[in-house]
Amino acid sequence: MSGGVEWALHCCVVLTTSSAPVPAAKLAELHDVSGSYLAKQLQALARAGLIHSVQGKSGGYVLTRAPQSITLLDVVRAIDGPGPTFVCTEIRQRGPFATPADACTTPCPVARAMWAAEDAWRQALAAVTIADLARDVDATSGPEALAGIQTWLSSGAG
Amino acid sequence: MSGGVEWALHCCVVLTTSSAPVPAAKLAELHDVSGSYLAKQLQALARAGLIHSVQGKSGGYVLTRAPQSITLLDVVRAIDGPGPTFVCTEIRQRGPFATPADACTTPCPVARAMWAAEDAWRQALAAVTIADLARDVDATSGPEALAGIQTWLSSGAG
DNA sequence: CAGAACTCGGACCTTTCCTGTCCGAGAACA
DNA sequence: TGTTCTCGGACAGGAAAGGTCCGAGTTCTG
Repeated sequence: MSGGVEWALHCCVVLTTSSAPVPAAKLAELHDVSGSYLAKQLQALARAGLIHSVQGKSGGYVLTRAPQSITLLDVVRAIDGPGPTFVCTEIRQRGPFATPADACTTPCPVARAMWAAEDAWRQALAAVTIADLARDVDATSGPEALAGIQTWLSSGAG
Repeated sequence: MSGGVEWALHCCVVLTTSSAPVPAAKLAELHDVSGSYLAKQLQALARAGLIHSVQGKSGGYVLTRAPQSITLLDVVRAIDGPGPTFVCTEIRQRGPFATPADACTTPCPVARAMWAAEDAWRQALAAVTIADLARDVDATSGPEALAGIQTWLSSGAG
């Protein structure tokens, strides 16, 4: 899994606190990461329709939907792509004992098992929303953590 | 996920049919894949203790345990490594609003959610064994498929 | 209304990991 | 004892992730 998923998730949690556009540079400074590279992840989120970009002098990124309607699966799919993690190359159709293509109406049993596990993973990701994460952060680090970030974002400091 | 997992799983299913050592070259010919590269995957399985290597003229690889006691999780961990797919870099401890290390007694909420999903994935993988896969292959492609491979392996053809 | 400053967006390089290959060490068989 | 076959780790090539840069476009300001 690409490490950009972690950055994207944290950014989504931070964007929860602001209704005004937040520039990518500010998100990078807040997390102390490369701004140029974080921009790439944010662009992926924008292409997926999870955040909306506002250009111009006081532009930035805003969440397009309510935090409780954005799941972790949405973010992971936006960054790592929608394709399955396990890809079946149809090994059974190769070699001296190849299964004829006519008999391959159902997926390969190996792929079926791997995809079933992936479905369990996706289902767990789809059950958690960005709002849940923000609530957990409040419970773990205290409400003053996100509140402080909120004022820092709106005050224009940096 | 590395593509070698697919090869390793198919090899484990094939090894189910033979109690005698099977050379890597024969497994490669059976699946029509690069023998040199398949050897690397088999070495990983051997290091993990899932298969046992027999050197010498009539050597090869044999399953060390009964097929019903080898889970898909064992194979995936052997090939892709035991580490978690999602790695937490502790972003919360960086930047101007860094959470002090003293307050980080519990894992980051983001990592907690991602790891919970991974646990669901691992649990699904641990619930399926190589024996289950072999049974599914029999049900899908017919019992003659694995039986034919078995005789081909023992006959020394190729 | 014109200029300037700030923003995103995509094109470009570097590094790491996966894919693929090779030859040597060691054991069993003749 | 010699040969043949096997595994095992060391050695290149290529794709993808990680990281950086500058230009197009928009907004604010004078």
